[in-house]
Amino acid sequence: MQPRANRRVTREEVARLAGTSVAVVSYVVNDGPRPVAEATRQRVLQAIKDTGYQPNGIARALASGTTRTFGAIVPNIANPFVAALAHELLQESMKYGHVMLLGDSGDSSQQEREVVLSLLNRQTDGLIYISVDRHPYSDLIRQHGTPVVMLDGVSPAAGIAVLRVDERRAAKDVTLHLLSHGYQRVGVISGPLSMLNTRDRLAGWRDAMDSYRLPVNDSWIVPADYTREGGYLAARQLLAEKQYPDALFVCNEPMAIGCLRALAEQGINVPDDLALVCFNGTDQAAYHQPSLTCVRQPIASIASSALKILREWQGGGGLTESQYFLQTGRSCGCVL
Amino acid sequence: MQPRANRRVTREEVARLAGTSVAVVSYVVNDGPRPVAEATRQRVLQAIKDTGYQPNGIARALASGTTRTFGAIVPNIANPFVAALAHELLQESMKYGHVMLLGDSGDSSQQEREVVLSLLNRQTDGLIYISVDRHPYSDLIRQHGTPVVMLDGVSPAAGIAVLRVDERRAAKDVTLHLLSHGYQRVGVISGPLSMLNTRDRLAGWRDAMDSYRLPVNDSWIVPADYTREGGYLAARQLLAEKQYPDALFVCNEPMAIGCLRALAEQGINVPDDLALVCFNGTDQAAYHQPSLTCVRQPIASIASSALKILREWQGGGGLTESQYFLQTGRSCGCVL
DNA sequence: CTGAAAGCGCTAACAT
DNA sequence: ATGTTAGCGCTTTCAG
Repeated sequence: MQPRANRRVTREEVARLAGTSVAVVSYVVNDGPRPVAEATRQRVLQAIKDTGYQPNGIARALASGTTRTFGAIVPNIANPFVAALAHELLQESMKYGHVMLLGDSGDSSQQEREVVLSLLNRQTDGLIYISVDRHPYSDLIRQHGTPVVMLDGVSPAAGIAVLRVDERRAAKDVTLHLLSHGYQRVGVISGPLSMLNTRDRLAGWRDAMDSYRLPVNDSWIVPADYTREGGYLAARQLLAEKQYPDALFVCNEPMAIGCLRALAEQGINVPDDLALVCFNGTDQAAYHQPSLTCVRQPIASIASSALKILREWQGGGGLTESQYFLQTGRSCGCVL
Repeated sequence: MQPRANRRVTREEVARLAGTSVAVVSYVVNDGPRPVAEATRQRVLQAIKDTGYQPNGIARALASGTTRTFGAIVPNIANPFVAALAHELLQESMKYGHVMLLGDSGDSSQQEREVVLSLLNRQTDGLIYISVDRHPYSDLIRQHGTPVVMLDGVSPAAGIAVLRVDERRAAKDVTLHLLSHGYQRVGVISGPLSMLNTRDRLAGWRDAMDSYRLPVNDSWIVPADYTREGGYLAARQLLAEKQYPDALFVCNEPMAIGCLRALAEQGINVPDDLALVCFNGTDQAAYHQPSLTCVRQPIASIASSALKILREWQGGGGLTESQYFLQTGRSCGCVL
């Protein structure tokens, strides 16, 4: 099959024009592994310019065994937190001359499988992997031998590195912040109960309630699906209770935003009538009415750590914890 | 260089185990181009299962001339409109077994150049290209011969396909909507004046004002940088005028969001004190207070059209216009 | 229906 | 310092 209509210029043509061999052209292009006389180098560079030669990365990848390409598998790039992280990953990859294949699972575990297989056979130099649920396809990846960093709550295993924040502690901290304002009936809008990170975040909320010796009311835990719409519906459901909470811990930002809308529609003032904090906020948090108090992950440093692990891959499977921080807005009752 | 520690299984091993030749293995794996006897096929399939063979996509790409990979070059994946579009592009690519290299220019034209070169030498089967400004590197792409669809306001050229909405008309329509509510002093928060789409959107706003025979006040055009922060600052600047507009056309959604924040801080009610519409809204538009009236682009159909153009590439350079639609929220004064 | 073999464009070891 | 050449793993033509 002809990939393209117009003939591509190859190394051979450059070599002929420069009156040298293809090896020397390689040495010039790659600045190694052997030295080249300055005069020759100049002739080669000129020939490259004249012919408009551009190296074929695929051929180089086949011969060298490295594609200079990473892969990222994410649940859905349209999620602002994921998009912000992807942005950092892309910026960071480029610093080392790598590009990134982005695999979007469309929030479906089945589709995630296809994405994983697809990226594996593209021979990426490494994978960043955020699974949609707690059944990641890590075995497929390990079997293939591609280095991988999971940014998930899963436990590390042989051949799988994990980089994450301690979500349980983070959830506890942000709930404690709420409690420090004097709220006592703190409900939760959580993600799907089947997901690992939902469990961690719920556990953190419980830890906080326990440390204040406050009772937890199970009807105040409303599971939703991590979307704005889900948060909206969950909030409406909660408001239908005869006695609803005076504060909420919402397990991600999109749901908090949906929640805010439901509350506004019912004329419930945040934070006066109902305070609210959320997990995994983004830059958007400061731009809502009221601004959202949230747990934030240091996405830039996560991105650079993750890629560093891939670059220096030792076949390893360590666990790296990254820091988180609280960003206060007005939604929790703080006066700014 | 050794790409990986553990030995990979190749076609040859499969062939040996199945007692046949590598060509037949190929025929089985690719389901062509030559037929294979059923008995042989079964033996090969079994051998593949036994060895855990996974084809090497790079070698296949080199031999076949097609990488089954597209590339997308975007200004910044963290922009919600871009992220939503990328999501659709990724979903659509996958339908045809393609993956996508994502190039993020980081809103920098210089970095965009590197990204373009990087994706070009990876031999993608085609590129989707949104340039950060009006100086796209289309020449580099055309010279390389890679099919490309630009989702921009640029004019089509030989070897470059363009897919876009008529931004001028869209801007006019949404401004007319504002005017239909009776506002007369409509200001603009625009993008950088150097950008092509800024000009189109401004022209549309002028068209609308003209058709109502309303005067336009140049101090009501505040250029910003298409970010939330930029919109925030622009709004504050506008409010400092002695007599400011009674309505605003904001040239993208992030700026409208920044604007909303500035107005809320000043206690200015939207839409009662100042109405507002924006360009390129996303699903988020409905979740702000008040919900945003905006021009929306049909991202799913844009994604599928763009990829269709790449798949059926004829070396062509056509212009395809895609429809837009207005989504009404409360920010313009509509009562919902 | 199946096998042998010539590439795809490049890297890098081995010669010189 | 430079040239020669054997692969990298696969596709596909050309012969059986």
